[in-house]
Amino acid sequence: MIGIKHLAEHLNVSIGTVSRALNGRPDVNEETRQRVLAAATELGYVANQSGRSLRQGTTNAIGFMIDSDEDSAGNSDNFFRGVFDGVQWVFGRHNLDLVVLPCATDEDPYQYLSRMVARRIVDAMIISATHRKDRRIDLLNTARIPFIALGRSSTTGNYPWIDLDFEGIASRSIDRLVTQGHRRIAVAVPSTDINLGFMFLDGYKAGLARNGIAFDPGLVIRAKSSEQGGYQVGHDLLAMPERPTAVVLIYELMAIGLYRRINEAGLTPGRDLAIIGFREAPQSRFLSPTLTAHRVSLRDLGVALGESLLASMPAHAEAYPQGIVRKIWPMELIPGESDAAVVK
Amino acid sequence: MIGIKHLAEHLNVSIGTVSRALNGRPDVNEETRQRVLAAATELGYVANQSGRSLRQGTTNAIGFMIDSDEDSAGNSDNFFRGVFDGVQWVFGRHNLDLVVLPCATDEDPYQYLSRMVARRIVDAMIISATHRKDRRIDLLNTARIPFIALGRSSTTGNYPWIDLDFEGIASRSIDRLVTQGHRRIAVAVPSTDINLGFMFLDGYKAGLARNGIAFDPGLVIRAKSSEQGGYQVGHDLLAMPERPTAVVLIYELMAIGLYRRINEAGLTPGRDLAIIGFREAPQSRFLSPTLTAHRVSLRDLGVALGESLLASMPAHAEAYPQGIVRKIWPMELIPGESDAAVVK
DNA sequence: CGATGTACCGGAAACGTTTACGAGTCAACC
DNA sequence: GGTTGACTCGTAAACGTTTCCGGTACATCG
Repeated sequence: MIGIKHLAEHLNVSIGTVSRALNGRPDVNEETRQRVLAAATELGYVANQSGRSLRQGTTNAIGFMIDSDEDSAGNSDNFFRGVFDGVQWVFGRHNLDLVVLPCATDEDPYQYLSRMVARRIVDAMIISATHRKDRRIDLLNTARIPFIALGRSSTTGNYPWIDLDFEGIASRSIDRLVTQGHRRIAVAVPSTDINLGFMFLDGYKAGLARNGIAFDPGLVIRAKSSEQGGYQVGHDLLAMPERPTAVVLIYELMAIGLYRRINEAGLTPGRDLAIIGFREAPQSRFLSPTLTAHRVSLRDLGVALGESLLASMPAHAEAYPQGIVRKIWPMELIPGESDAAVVK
Repeated sequence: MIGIKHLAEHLNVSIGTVSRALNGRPDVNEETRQRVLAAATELGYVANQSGRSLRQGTTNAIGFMIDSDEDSAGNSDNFFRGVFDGVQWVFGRHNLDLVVLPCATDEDPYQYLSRMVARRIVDAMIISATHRKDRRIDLLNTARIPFIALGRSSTTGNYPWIDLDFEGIASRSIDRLVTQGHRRIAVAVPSTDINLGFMFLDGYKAGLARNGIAFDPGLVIRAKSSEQGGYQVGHDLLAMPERPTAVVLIYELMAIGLYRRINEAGLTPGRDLAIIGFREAPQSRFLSPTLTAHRVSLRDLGVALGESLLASMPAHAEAYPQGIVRKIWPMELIPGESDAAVVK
């Protein structure tokens, strides 16, 4: 492997000069800089990351921790795929690399993160699937690792986050359903302490209150954020003495299982039960009925995440003078056929 | 941040001794080793990865490159999530960390990989979504980076790979459909040069030949591996002069779009058209009709990938004396309702 | 008692890079 | 012509770790 030393003796200059030339330092003759650059590409020189990291205490890599938690919003891979894309677009122009750190199912997320942080393998972190109380935030704060959370938590402390508008979506879904004539509306939320469940439930309650409907705890269905969970939701709905006419789902893929269960009961989703999903996924408009859900540009979300993270990194903050970002990301309702029903 | 130096002066021993104690070298007194270990955990010492990497030329990290290619087998849903889990299980007991490297949509996979390799950020690589001709294999071979491919390619060269049994599944699907009375069977494959498409098509042809059915190029439908692509498949099927009675899909989520299109035509999937999907995904048994598809333990696949990779790494090969692995991973057919139809 | 061996440990070099410092050259200026 | 400053560049230290080499202490053996 070719290092800076080979480059230096190949050009008959010192390694210091080579380094300065490559790093765009001003105190190097423009002509020699060109010679160095030419030789570097010719010989295929790429700086050894370990040496550089050791010297300047920075790795030029940024970690994105993803959970194996079934209840995290974008459990499906292509949620994060879109977000990564936006993040990488930002990082690309700062010579930063994105490395994704998936926490294994059999490992505690906190333990995993502290291992990764201690190894100093990344300069900063993006964490997702935040919990109601998330010790990872304290960990990163005390370790003084710049980070941003995709998702809020109730942990007090000054930390940057961007979160989808779970609250707003739940409450506006209620508005919409009430307009369509529904009064008895159920909601499906996770049973774990993942924070988005609380946000969604809060929004649900706010929506009910705004429309003068009393909150009924019996209409809150705890289920896994999966197709299986959706099936379970259908089961619970059908078993209710006074069946709700509508349900709001916290995770779009639940609709598949829910549709199935409703169909099995001889009923038709969208007609006998109005359904609003959370995020518009690729399959939303190919289900029957098509799913009413909310659109979000994952790439834009990723861009915002990346830029907001850089804003809190000393080395890049000057380019992004936006301070500590705390932002609720808006989503746009895309009407489908699943909630077109008006009760009797 | 606490380094080995602090540890040494805190214990009044040399840094060499501390290092030897921590790394389990034999030439250190057992009592001092215990003292060192105790102090290390007490002070929360974790070796700086950059320093270690620089010295011994190894990063203890292994990269898993994933494409943003829509046609790669498990593009959406949690295909990779399961595989990661198995890989991490193997790596965990060798103090290796898995880092996932997602190639952005706007970057060429080859360029991306060479950047990652040159930065020496990982010791070995797992690549996926192999193409018919995949230059990445040559790149890794000449760079002498240990690697394994999840997926084959036609590139000659001695390299380890594990691939799902695309060929076998396609051909056995034909067997099954023929047994059910079908003779006119279509197939959906990607239009890109991703290798699994070729394998699947080969299997399709082999299955037809084995059952004495002439291959009709008009029954090969090129479509994106997505719900949208599945809808397109349905469209193409319905437009055919002599409509096939069955179709084999290379990607399970296509079923959702296909179902929709068939329903729109007033027909019923599973009755008017037999459908066999590729992999059994979480939603397979919640679709209506449930999807006949093939089961694979993603975790086991990940374990095999991890172990086979270690087998080709000099530092770990002795523990996994299995040589260069080339393995077609078997999958088991799980009958659903989507192919129960027997023609008129 | 000298020689040999063993167990343990300290010293120092090395990995590849960045960067502070100083030194050299040369033109401009008083 | 000496002084000053700007422009380049070489030298060397430093980052944190591993590991080779040698050295001490002590026991064993002939």
